[in-house]
Parts: sequence; C-alpha cells; structure tokens
Amino acid sequence: MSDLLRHRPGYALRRAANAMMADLAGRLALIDLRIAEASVLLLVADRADATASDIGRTLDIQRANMVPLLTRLEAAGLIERRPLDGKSQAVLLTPSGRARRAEADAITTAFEADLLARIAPEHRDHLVPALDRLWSHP
Amino acid sequence: MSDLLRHRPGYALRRAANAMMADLAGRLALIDLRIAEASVLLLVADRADATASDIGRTLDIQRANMVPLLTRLEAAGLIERRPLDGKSQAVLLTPSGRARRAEADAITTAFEADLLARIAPEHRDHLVPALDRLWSHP
DNA sequence: GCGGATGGTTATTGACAATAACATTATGCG
DNA sequence: CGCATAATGTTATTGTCAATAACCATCCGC
Repeated sequence: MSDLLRHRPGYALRRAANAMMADLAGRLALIDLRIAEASVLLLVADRADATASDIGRTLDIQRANMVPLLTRLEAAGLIERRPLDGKSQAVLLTPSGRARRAEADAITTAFEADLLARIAPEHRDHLVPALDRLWSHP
Repeated sequence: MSDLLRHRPGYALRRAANAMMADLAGRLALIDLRIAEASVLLLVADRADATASDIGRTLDIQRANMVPLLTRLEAAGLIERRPLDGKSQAVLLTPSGRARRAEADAITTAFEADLLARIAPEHRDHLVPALDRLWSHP
C-alpha cells in the first residue's frame, strides 16, 4: 500500500528526516538540549567572534528565531553575549557551555555512527554528498 | 565555518529535508494543498476501502492528527467519509478530489525530477535506498 | 457476554520555521 | 563629513507538522 510513496525521493527524505530527528531529539533531551540548540553549541565553539546573525546565517536560522534560542541558552548558563559594538554581539561559550558542548558532540557523533550503520555499505558514502546538493545553493 | 556541520549526516539530512519541504510546500500551495494533505490524496486513490486509521498507519500520522487533516480535505470537497460499520469510516475521493489528486501527482512528480536532477549522477540512485533504511523499520 | 483492542474525536502542547514591523547603529558613497 | 542605506537585534504573531492524554463508542475473540 505504501509502495506508491516509498520510492518517491521527496517522501523518503521527509520520513527519514522525521525519524532521524525524533531519535536525535530523544538523545539530546538527556542533556536538556533541543536539536537547534545543540547545533548552535556545536557551531559556536569554533569562532569566538561569531555574532548572533552570523550563526543564524550559517545555520539558516532567521534572526528573529535566534533570539529565543540564544535567550534559552543564556538562561541555562551555556552562552554569554558580549557586545562587539553598539549593534552586534558576540556569542561565547561559558565553561558550562563548553562542557555541554562536549556532551552534545559525543551524543551526535554516536548518533551519526548509528545512523550510517543502518545504511547498506554500498549506499553509505553517497548519502551526504547527495544531501549536500539539496540545500547548498537552492 | 559551516564545515563542522556540513559533513554530519544528521545535519545534512535535516537541512536537505527542510529545503525540500519548503520548495514542495510552495509548489503545492498553488493548488491549495499542504504537504501532508497531498500525501493523503496520493495515497487514497489506490484503495477505496482505506479507513482513516489505515491511512494514518501507512503515512505514520497519528490518529488524532488525521482528524483535522481529513476535516480540511472534506471541507474542501476533495474527500468523502463513508461509514464502513459503526466504528470505522472509509475515505473516498470525490470527483473534485480525483482532479486535485492528478494535479498533486503532476506537481510532485515534476518536483522529484527536479530534486534528483540536482544530485550528481553517481550519487543519484543511492539516495532513496539509503533513506529507506532510516525509517522503514526503526 | 464480556473484556480488551481498535477507531474516531477533542484538546493541548512542543519544536521549528516564516513574516512583518520597529528601533538602533554601522557603513559607504557622494 | 553627512546622510541614505544596509545590517543587527528584538517583539509579536502565525503556520505546519507532530506527540500526548483522555474519552466514548464499537468491534472482536474467547
């Protein structure tokens, strides 16, 4: 019955992303992080001078949606906002944020290993390159 | 800056699904359908005796969430609910629903062609099989 | 016949994303 | 330098999809 949709790449992509996100969300909930929050933590570690807008641009999160996200991370004591000038502000990890980031990194790394393990070896290496083309420059 | 996340299959999957759904939603909006609604229409055509619960199980949509979905389709005159017994109800396409389904089919088919066209030929055939394993039997 | 499973329904909640509008500040061009 | 323009952060609201809990009526198997 579901064969009609199963072979459709759009549908398969939607279902796969959905299942994946539910799994990952469950794992990240153990350290009280949502997926979007974890992605910010993972990204921020790199650059100490990244502004909220920078991060949003990289993660494709609208400026407006960054606000509650960063507010929540700040309230949890994981990040700190430091004004760069009168307009922009840098997002910095607190020590507690660095620790949480390490946990998130471990969780996501294990998660992605599990994810790849489910894919047949002959398909495995093609997944990321294929997906990349679907969002890199729409 | 984004290289940290770009090679992560989970992140790539999320971003790709997101971009894909935004594109598809835009195309389906032209015929006043949302993605979930279109998937129901496409599925229902096959079986005239499919109940709401059946459809939900196949599409992995909770019973509770099927209600407003079907209500909206019914209000738009695209489907009809016919009681099978005192408990279950079959979901049937109206003539108008069949026409809309054909439009949705054309749109999604063209969409998926465009989607696959963006993927390098050597990766193309691996996408659906890889995705399939991520949701078929979690 | 009866108890447990199933179908439909209501209501509520959560996560992520999009849009519009606004005030403030930075920037670059003339 | 001054000023139009762009960029930043923010508030508020909306939409889509999904999950949960609770409820009642009905079907089904023993």
